Amino acid sequence: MVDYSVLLSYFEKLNKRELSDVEKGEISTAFRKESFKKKGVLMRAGESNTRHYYIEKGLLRLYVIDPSGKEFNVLFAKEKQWLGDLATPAPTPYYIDALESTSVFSIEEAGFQKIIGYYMDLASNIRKSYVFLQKRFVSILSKTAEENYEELIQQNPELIQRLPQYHISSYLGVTPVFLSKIMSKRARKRQ
Amino acid sequence: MVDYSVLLSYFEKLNKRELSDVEKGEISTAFRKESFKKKGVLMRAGESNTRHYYIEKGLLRLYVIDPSGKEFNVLFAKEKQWLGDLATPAPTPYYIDALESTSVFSIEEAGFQKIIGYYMDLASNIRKSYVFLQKRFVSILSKTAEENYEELIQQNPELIQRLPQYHISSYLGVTPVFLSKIMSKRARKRQ
DNA sequence: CAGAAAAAATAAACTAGTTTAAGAAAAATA
DNA sequence: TATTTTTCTTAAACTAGTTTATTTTTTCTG
Repeated sequence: MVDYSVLLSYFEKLNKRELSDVEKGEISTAFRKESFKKKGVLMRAGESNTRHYYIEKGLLRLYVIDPSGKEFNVLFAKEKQWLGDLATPAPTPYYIDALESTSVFSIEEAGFQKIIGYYMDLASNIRKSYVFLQKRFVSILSKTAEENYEELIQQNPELIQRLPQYHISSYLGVTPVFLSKIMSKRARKRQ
Repeated sequence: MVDYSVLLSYFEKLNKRELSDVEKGEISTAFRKESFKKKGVLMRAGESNTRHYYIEKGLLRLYVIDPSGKEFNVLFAKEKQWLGDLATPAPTPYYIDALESTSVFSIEEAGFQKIIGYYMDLASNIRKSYVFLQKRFVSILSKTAEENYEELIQQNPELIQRLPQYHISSYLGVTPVFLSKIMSKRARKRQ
């Protein structure tokens, strides 16, 4: 028997009340529970009608691959966060894969829309995502890589522990070599 | 008598049907019509509970100013587009000013939320904005300034006509000097 | 726990983009 | 239309970040 408790309590929290059995039934029908081991692939560029993922446990990254084969990390998402291509059902330019072994609840666009209509607070989540991305955008545009690294350490120290350095560098928009320089400079400064 | 027709027909289009007089009344009560001449300021960093703007006519830009005084354009918005800080009512980090003489319909957060609940398609607009920003983010991250300029020309040739070069350069994340180089190189190539 | 594989550090040469400054062109205004 | 102000161009010296390559360190796997 599949355990939907994490997902259901997420929706109860959204809704600020307990859900009826009917509501619970609807949710667990709309979502599919899936597990991926490290390096498992959830989404590939070119795919259409991709799904939305609510993460129960683990760590995912969403990224693009440019024509020369270079990868650029757009975002990471961990337990209790959503990840997906909001432009679905259009063919996606993104890849998603698992950085740790990860379990998710996934839902297709049609179901997602229905649920957004019903649980209005979920819609405002998209607004929050926008605000977050805009902030990140401004940072990358206006600050040096060193400043952005400092900011990431302040705001998300845990992520740095969980990620290999080359994923962080790609998230910051620099090469692993340059991040390594930043780090050694930083280490020198503070001892 | 203030003319709300552009705003009202926007909502009729959203809703895919005509609005009742009551609905029209609600909308024109919730929105305030304002005009700004070129260089007029609509929003300043530090302000709280900022408003949302639907543009009837003209051109606005949203930008930040870093501690050294440098400006970074985050986005431009023209007639029939929305602009605002979606993080409101929190104190905004953004400035908005008019690049042309501009008339807008503005609404405060509370009214905006109410309207979003009623005109659901407006909520999906936020989703579209997110998708747009994410695309732009990936471009800035993964492409050279030259490629980004090329892309802007393809996708928004009109904007280039309406904007001084130094605003475009800031939007692309480079200095005016460098954009000028890109342009002269481009001009040389194609004659 | 040995060997292989993956990740990180370091160095050196390079390049995309910045800075400062001065002159030319274009646009606004009297 | 002459004058002032704003915008754009060009040049030259500079720097933040890249590239390629080699070595060291850490992590994974049989």
